[in-house]
Amino acid sequence: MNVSASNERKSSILESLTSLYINTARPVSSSLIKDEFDLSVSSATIRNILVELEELGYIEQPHTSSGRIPTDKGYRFYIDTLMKKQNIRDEEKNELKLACLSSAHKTQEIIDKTSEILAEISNEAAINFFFNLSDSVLKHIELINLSLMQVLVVLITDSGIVRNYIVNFNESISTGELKRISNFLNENLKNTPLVDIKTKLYTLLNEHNLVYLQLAHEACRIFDALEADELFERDYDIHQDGINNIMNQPEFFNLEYLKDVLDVFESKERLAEILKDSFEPDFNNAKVTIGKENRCKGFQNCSLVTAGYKIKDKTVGMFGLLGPTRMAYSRMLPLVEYMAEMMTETLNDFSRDERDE
Amino acid sequence: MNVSASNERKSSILESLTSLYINTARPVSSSLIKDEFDLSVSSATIRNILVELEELGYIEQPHTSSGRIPTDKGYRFYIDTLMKKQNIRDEEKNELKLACLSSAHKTQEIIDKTSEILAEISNEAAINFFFNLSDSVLKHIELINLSLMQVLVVLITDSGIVRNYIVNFNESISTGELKRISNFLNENLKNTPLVDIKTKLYTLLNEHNLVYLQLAHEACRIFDALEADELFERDYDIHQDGINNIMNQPEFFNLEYLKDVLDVFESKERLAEILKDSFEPDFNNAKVTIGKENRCKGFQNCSLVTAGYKIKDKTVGMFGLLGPTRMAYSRMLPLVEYMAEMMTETLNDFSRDERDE
DNA sequence: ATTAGCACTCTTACCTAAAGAGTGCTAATT
DNA sequence: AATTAGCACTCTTTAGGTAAGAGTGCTAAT
Repeated sequence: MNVSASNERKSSILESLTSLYINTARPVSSSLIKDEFDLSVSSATIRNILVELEELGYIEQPHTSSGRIPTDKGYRFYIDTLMKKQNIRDEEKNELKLACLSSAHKTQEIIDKTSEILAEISNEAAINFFFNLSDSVLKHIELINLSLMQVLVVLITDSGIVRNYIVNFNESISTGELKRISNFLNENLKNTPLVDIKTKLYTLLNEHNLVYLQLAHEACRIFDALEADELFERDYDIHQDGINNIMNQPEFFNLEYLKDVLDVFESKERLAEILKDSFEPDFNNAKVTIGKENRCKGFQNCSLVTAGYKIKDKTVGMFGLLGPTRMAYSRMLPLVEYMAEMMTETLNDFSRDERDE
Repeated sequence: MNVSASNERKSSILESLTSLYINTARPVSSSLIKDEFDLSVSSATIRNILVELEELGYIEQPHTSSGRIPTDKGYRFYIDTLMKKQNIRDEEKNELKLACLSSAHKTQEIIDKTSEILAEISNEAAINFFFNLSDSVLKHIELINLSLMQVLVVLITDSGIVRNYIVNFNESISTGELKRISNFLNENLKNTPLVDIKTKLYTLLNEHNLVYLQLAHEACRIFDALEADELFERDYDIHQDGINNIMNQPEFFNLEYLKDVLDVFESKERLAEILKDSFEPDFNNAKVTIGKENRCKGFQNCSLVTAGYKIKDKTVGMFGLLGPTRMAYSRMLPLVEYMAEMMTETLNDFSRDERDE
């Protein structure tokens, strides 16, 4: 048999072994491969091939005389080259879509709902990480007097995010004054990216006449207060669900692993860190980070499947699915991709609503 | 020796045993009690007393010829009668207080922060459950046009809660119209409990002249939409932190227990259920629910320490601390009580600000 | 190049024995 | 009558040792 044919068979056996291991969670023996896929070769032949695959670093034995499991490199090759993506069932698609639609335009809620439903359907831990806040564009700002020296600032952005900030002042502000500031801000800052607001305000300060000057000054006071209050510090929303799912996976019967993962899931900051690691500006297909490819040391036995969603072609958030490296990639990748697609659709429908206005 | 003296000694030994078990997490032997507390009696005498305590149901042996551990009944007696509450260290008090102050007037944030810091200091799992929303009083309502058929409703209550709801309409509403509705609502509904708003609106419908009639109709449309949207469905905020803390406790090395607890902690609904169970209208001191006293079957080896906080003498939320039944009650109770006290203070300061306005 | 056959390795489960902790009981002591 | 020393007994824990089972790697035959 020539080399190319031999390579083909090697691949086929690696694929079989990987999918068997994913399904059974136990090291795969040569005879199991023979039994499950009628390869018209003996187990001894398969064993010879397994030795080659092991030498190439795609598989390994937990101990001599046990079956074999894929290495990170093996999974990588399986995902990139061998695996066929499964189709998602229509009813599952509907559920995922519904999670977006039912809470469309309520950003905080959509983030919770989508990660919840994704966790349920995938049976892994799911994360939704929406990080566009500072990139998004101001649509409307509303100032509401709470008390003499307190103002509630409601920011509405083009992506439908609504945020409240309470700003405390040292001097009192009258309702009329507030009204004028708010009109001024809406007139001048509409469609300005949040990050640019301060700069634009200072430009306005230099450009306009005295009345405006005073207004802009007061407006600056508000945005200064927002910053001082560290309110732009965390400019993302993140939600996670389904750790209880991965607890049932045999790899997490080891309490140490479980503890490591739970530690990360308890902290929104660390979760955000990790998701950021797999960010890519152009994020069309799902991306997988396998085992030791993860920088985070608690995730060395886990894989993270991520897919980004966009507003007007700009990635503004990501879904993540975390499970053991032995994960049903052929199902998880399309799942996350579809979820991200739906999220993109929903968000862009909202943006379109804006423009129609 | 007479009966009363003997009872005193029994109590003293139960106390010693309980606190030893809380500290060491291992069944307590007669000789350990003798060694740790110089009782000027022999271990044999202590053993005789232990038998009596066992017959009374306060302690039990995991197996014959092991040391003894308190039963739920034993813990109950320890907490209600024997235990002396520890003083909280000043620096800890400061930390707890700071968590309230630093995010005062930002209800969602204060709930997150306080449960976080409480978990850290207690080294158990902490919960903050704020359930007053439907009881609280409308302070201000703001309507903001998002698009032709969408309105953002911002509700501000006397307890400083800010909530956003997006309401979708079938017909379009002009900005002017919206302004009028919002003025009408603020004039007529200020200081109305949220639960009574609908009734009050309908009363207004019958009372006023034609102009008002139309306005009230439109206002009703908004609140109808809010209800249809199931937005009053969950009228509480709840936040949990520190499950990783209890993972380090030896009783949770058993994965089954851990799983049961995690399952509950994953669901805000179930957490709320459980906290509700220990609600009391007049909630001054911390309350403990021990082991099987918990209705929730996953918590049969856990204790829940709760304390309520108030606005104007009405309980509006609770702190909870969850850990193994073998919990440092003498420290945890004062901790939760102090945290609740601080929360009460902070919330009432805010209410006072209102009235000054 | 493939395969049957088999010796070898490693894991797992199960058993046994020994050590250790702690009790309950009895009989002696205060 | 209460206390206690002493000791047999029970149960857990640890270690070691053996047998069964799974799966491999190698060799020699096809």
